[in-house]
Amino acid sequence: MPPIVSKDYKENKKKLILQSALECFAQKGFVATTVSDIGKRSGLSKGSIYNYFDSKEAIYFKLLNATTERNKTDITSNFAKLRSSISKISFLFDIYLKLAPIEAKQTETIVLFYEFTFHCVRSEKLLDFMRERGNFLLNLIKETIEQGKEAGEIDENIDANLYAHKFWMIIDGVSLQSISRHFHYYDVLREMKEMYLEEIRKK
Amino acid sequence: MPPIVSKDYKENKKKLILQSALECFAQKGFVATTVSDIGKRSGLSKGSIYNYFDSKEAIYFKLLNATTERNKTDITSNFAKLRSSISKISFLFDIYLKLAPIEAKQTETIVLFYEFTFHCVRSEKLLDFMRERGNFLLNLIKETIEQGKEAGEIDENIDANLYAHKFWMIIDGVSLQSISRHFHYYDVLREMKEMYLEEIRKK
Amino acid sequence: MPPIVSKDYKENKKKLILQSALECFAQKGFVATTVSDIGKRSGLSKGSIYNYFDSKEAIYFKLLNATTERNKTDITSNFAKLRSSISKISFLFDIYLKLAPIEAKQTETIVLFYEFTFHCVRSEKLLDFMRERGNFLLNLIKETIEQGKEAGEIDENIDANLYAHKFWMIIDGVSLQSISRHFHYYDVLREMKEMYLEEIRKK
Amino acid sequence: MPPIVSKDYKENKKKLILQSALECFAQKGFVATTVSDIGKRSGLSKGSIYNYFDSKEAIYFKLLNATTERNKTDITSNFAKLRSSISKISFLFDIYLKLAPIEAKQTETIVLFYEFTFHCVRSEKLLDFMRERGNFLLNLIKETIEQGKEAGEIDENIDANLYAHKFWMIIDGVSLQSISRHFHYYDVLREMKEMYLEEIRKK
DNA sequence: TATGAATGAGTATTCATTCAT
DNA sequence: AATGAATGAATACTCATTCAT
Repeated sequence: MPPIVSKDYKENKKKLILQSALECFAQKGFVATTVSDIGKRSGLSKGSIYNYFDSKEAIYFKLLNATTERNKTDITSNFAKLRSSISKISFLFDIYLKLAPIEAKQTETIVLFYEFTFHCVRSEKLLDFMRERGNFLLNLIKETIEQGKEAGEIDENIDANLYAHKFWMIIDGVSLQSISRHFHYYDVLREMKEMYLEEIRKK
Repeated sequence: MPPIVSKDYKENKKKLILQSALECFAQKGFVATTVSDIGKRSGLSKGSIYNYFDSKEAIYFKLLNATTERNKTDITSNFAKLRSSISKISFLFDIYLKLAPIEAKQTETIVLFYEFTFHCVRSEKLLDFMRERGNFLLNLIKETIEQGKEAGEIDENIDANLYAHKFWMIIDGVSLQSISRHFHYYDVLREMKEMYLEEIRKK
Repeated sequence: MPPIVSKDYKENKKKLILQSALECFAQKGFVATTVSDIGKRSGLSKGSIYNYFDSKEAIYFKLLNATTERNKTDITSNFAKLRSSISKISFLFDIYLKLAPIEAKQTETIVLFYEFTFHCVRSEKLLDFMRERGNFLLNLIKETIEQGKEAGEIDENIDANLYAHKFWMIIDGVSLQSISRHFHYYDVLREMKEMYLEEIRKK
Repeated sequence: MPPIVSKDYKENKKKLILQSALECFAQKGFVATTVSDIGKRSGLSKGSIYNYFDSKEAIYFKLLNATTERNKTDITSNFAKLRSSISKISFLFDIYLKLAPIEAKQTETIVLFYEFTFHCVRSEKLLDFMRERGNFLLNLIKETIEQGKEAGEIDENIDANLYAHKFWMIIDGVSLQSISRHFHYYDVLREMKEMYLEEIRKK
């Protein structure tokens, strides 16, 4: 006899748990969130959570890892559609511009994301995962800049590595600012974007 | 009855505990650090810690608050000695340039600092403290820029508020980058400093 | 409505579950074995197990009880075929000689059996069952010895009760030895058998 | 400042906990006994137990290991005082004769002891401990018999190894019998002792 | 009948905090 | 002031059992 519930059913429950966990983690942080909390929010019992995930940390990891993967895929597929290097970098800026934290919820998600980063920094096991993700994103820009230089779009004097770091510095800087201060996230980031593109553009 | 030990004695013990706690927190994070850990590192017993601080969180707060206060005082007194606005802002950049995380230890301290920020974001009680601190630092630059504009040092078209945010965005961005990626903290920050000063300087 | 499946079908499933449970219990012990374990080994689902047995303990009990019953029947029917008391007792020894634990599996079964004994000792409910079983086996020998004495096969000075106890003491002793020590189970038991028979035989 | 409580105080608490644990384990078995149970019986809180022992299993192990060690020492020192091999073996029998389980309590302790044996059989970690203990006790008799043979006390045809096994088989057999059946532990064991000594004695 | 998702009681263990000495 | 033993609340995780499908 085939399984009593469909694959979809299980998949949806998993998603439900992940979504609930995301909300809990965002609101209270990973440590302060209990498995019961996640259960309550998803309308399940504590025990049921363990039918879908091995541990609280597994949920945390799946959650952030899935987001990362989704982002990677998104970016890769969109990059494929774009021709010029400048437009690719512009596109990346736009992703973060759209995230402008107008609501508390989004701030919470940003906090959650950075907390996960720190969590990884302190975990032997997760450090590699973190590094790999970091390198992927860094190389993405580095290579785009290199291509732009070859294509004559981007100034030859630009240090691809340095400007790749600068890009993420801007994103991190703006994100963090938006947490702790009343901050014109959107305006500042847009301005930073223009400045950045102006700098690298071939004169 | 006079106090059995001098005020200095207590003051020194407090400092010792704070220093030990800083090391523990930096290494393992706030949650993973036990009061016993702090005790062991400071050569005191678990119980004694409570003669000097009300709770583990009180130590955490005092620690970060003290650092903040020290910074505030430092900056204020140094600002008083400096005449030009540009040199004041340059001085602020230099503070962070000197923090270049050449050792793991400094990275840990940066992580600790941001974790504390997130901790505050989730605490009704500590949020105000966080905001006040943020505003102080923000205004510091805003006012300095305003003064520079009046003094004819800084371009009149510069939006003081925006550039104040930009300053801290740079600092946050560079700090975070230095945690998760191999990163030329010093080089990037110096470059950012020059770029920033160039932008605001009256042409 | 007639039963959907035949009685045989159910009977066979029950046997399958019991056999699987025996293997699991022997390998991991009663407590460490989960109902899922039994399910997996028997190719059934956790839930199905409960269609055949009321609880994990019921399986445990049925398992050991069935073994006991089977033994009882076996012994009784074989005793009926044997004429002399000596040959009956010899036959009993042979049963255990055949169990010589040449493989780890048999050791596991022995452990399981004693664990069950201890389990019963601690259960008000099961204690009687244990006692009854003990008495049956004890009386079996006691009566055989009495008959042997009457028939002139066995020495009249032999205390039937004492020697019944001695018989089981030998079996228990040899079995336990075989668990915890490298032990010549077969050789020792054969020697013990000969010694025992020699002692009781009429001179 | 020296520790606030004397070494004796701690030592006594440890003993208290061990004694309480022994009673709990004997009554309910290792698995069914909760750490709270041990706490309640010793008048301590659950948490305090962990000030003295690392885990429930550590208590279990310490308890049985300590008994084993005490026995080893006892036996060794007494053996040193005894001249003849026969008297040594007689002494060993007497130890177990004195343990005659006249009370339920003693039966419980026997059960506990064997449960621990089984516990060890299923634990990679504890198996060696068990084996070592087994070998010590086995060799004790083996060597004593060898010495007796050399001294002309014990029959030269006696297989030392076999009779060492036989000795422990008797002890195990009698002990186990005493658990599950109304049993003349004392009488049977005394009889077994005499028979055993008679067999090995030089004619 | 068969399934396995859902449940929730139960347990070992940790740790901030208190307090007697 | 210093100590560390005592406390007990808190929490992740397990698993026998139930029940809707």
